[in-house]
Amino acid sequence: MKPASYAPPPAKKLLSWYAAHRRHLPWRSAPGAPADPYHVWLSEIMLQQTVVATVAPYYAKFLAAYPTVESLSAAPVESVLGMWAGLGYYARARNLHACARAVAGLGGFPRSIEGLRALPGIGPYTANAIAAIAFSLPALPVDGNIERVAARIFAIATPLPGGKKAIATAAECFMEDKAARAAPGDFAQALFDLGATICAPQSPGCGRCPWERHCAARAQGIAAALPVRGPKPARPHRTGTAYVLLDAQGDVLLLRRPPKGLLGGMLVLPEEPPVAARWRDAGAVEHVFTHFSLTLSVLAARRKTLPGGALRAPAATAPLPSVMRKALDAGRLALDDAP
DNA sequence: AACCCGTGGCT
DNA sequence: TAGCCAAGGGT
Repeated sequence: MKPASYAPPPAKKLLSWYAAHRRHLPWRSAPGAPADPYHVWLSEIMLQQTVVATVAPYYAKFLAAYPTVESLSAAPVESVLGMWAGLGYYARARNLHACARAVAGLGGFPRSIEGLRALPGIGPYTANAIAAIAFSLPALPVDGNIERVAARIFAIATPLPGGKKAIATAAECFMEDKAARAAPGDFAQALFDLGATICAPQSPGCGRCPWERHCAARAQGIAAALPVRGPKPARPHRTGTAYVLLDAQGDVLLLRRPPKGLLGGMLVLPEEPPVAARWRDAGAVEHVFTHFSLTLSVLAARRKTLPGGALRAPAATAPLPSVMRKALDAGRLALDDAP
């Protein structure tokens, strides 16, 4: 069977819209100015499955602490993980550090998709994004935004995630337009902005879209229903326990998770009593992860000092994953150590 | 290929 | 409110 072929909508219309309506984001260079590969890379890693508003303060913090990829590569991985605490998907932070070391060793970011793709934490999307935005290579980074725009422009109703390949293949035709190849970075970011501000998942603002007259889903009145998603797997529920042991000066006893798996490499509260003590019931905290929900029973106790050699940090400021921050604050509250 | 991996804002 | 979903990658 002959593969479906698609005609690209006019890139020039999208680029004109972008010139007038682009979002001004901290990691973006001024219009016409070259992008800094370090800034592009750092922001792209943080933006994986994470919204702009969440990323912004972390990006500022990282850039202040690590102004260059060399300074990031020279930092202890524990410091990088600590600064990432709360942002989620902690493998990104471990890979960020490993990637910084590789790039520092190479003397800079590779200027090819294949070279970028070989680095830790850089998959097909991110390699294309850095290639297009930082190096003006004619690549299309197909993320959730571009996937949605393409599914609508061409009215592709194949359910995700199975339909990912078909939609991505259709999206590739965007780059057949010479104007898109002439400005790959702007074109990709224009699609991001279109997807975020107009071609939104729930109620798309088709009346404001520069591609309204080129959109098959709009013509059929089905834009809001695309892309189609398959049934979501049920999210199981789990239970667990967290122990909050404080000392007289407000330090809390912590453990470090092994480098792989859930919260890998991060500081966490112990799941077993670290010492014999009169543990007070500090209630329960609820948390929802991607693939399960969790009820964590919190027990708390205070001693004059923590066991010698124990890993510790000030309870008020310890760099913890959000689920552990919730549990620690519940424990502090039960011990009248107000968060 | 299928599964694992966080978090928070929005509706 | 309970689900949806966001600039994905690793294994």
